[in-house]
Amino acid sequence: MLLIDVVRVSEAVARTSARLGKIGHLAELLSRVGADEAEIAIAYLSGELPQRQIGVGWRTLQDPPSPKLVATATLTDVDALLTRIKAVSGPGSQAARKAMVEELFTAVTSQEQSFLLRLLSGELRQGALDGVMIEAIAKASDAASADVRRALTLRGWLPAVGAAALSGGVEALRAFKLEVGRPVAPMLAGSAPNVAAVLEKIGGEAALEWKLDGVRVQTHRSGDDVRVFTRTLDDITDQVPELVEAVLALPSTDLVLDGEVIALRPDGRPQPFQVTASRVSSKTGVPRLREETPLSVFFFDALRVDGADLLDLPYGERQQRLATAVPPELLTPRLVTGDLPAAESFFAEVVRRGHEGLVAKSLTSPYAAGRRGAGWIKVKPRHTLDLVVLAAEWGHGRREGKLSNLHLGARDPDSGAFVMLGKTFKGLTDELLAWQTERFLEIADGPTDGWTVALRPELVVEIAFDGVQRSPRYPGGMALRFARVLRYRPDKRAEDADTVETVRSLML
DNA sequence: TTCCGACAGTGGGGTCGCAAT
DNA sequence: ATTGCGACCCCACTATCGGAA
Repeated sequence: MLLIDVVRVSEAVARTSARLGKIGHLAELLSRVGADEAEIAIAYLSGELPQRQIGVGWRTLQDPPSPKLVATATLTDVDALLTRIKAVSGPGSQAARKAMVEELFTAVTSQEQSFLLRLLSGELRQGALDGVMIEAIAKASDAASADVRRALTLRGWLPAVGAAALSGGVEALRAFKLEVGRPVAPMLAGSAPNVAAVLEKIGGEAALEWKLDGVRVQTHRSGDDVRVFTRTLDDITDQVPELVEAVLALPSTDLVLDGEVIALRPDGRPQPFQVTASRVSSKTGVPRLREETPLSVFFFDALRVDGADLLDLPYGERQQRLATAVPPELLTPRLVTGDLPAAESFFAEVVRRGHEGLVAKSLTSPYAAGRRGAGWIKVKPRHTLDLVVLAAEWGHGRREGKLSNLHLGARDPDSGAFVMLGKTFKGLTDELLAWQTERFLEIADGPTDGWTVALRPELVVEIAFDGVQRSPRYPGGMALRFARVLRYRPDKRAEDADTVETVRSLML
């Protein structure tokens, strides 16, 4: 199949706003792609590469060369070249990769260049990713989307699932099994604003688990072989020897467990997330690092114990199996209750201990990937500050022509100046975007670099955030984590905004 | 007819590894 | 030694579609 065929379908999908229309376009193409190119087509049309990452980003993609006039490149051609690009390493590799990217772009038309540019930079923006592609695969292979979804949970990679469905139908989908050593797509949690809303969503009794601010780990053991995977299914086994040893010490030799690793201080309180993340992502000097910053692991789910697959069991039963396989000190602390006061005091307790919050889980839900909000719901405490808007950046895509990303500052009472603490674009409605664009242009102050518009520091905005972290980037040495806009405060002047001292007191 | 779950899009800060400077 | 880039860890929120109620 030619690349241009895929490009044309992608453009049709982008032009179609109705989801069923997008699915129709995608399914039509899937029904005519050859078995040898199905994985490539599915990957491209859900915005990813079969090679996953190839070491090419926005910088390497600047200044594309002159295009061809006639489209002749096949999917196989493009895929082979991307595989070669990924394989490059060592000195001179950046130049070599850039040259090969030019080779690729020289071999395609401008229409194809535009598609590849967006695909390689991870911004396809055609309004269809995995969720829509799942439906398209189901339609093209005459299977139920639930079967596709379940196969994706077990296999972890949609193009492989789709290719199997297109050639083997429902039977091929049902043949996917949990395989020890190959990661499954992790189950994710939705969120709720408070404990009462969480209990209401779950409806009745729920298991409340501590939400630890660490790194998600899926751990597989087969005999003496242990593999550890992250949320995006990357293998980090070599970076977490403590976890490997802990799992090897368990009596069961056939396990798949879900949990969290976190660096704790000697007193048991959690280290800042930055410390855990740094430890987990460091590949060199691990023996020394584990002396300085040991990792603890807490498991909260069991997908397989002693040869039995547990994904379809209700959460409550999986918990019982987990408790037989893992000693209590490796289990995530939890409370099962339907009582609001009890749940709220449990929440207060976990926050007092310095942890992130709670995850509430339905006792009856099976383990299912990618369905945020169904069986698992998280809740965290919320902080707010009144900050001053110092500047704003022009938005992209559907925010084109709107001032979107806000630069936020706190007041320094000594100098009267404002200290930048980070940016946010979250929480804005279309109405608010339109309003603030107009308002910002009225108070624009001084030159802009074409991207950022500096503002007179007059507008006060109420910002919610999860915490204050140390920052090497901002002048105050601190930044807000997960800042989002709640509302503007027209009743407040810049002199009424919160101060850097207030922010600093929250960093502990 | 209204409500709500699922999805895609729009980006945030921090850190590491590697290559280039 | 420092800087730039790519990748990935954590993530919140809104708009929209379309099926459920």
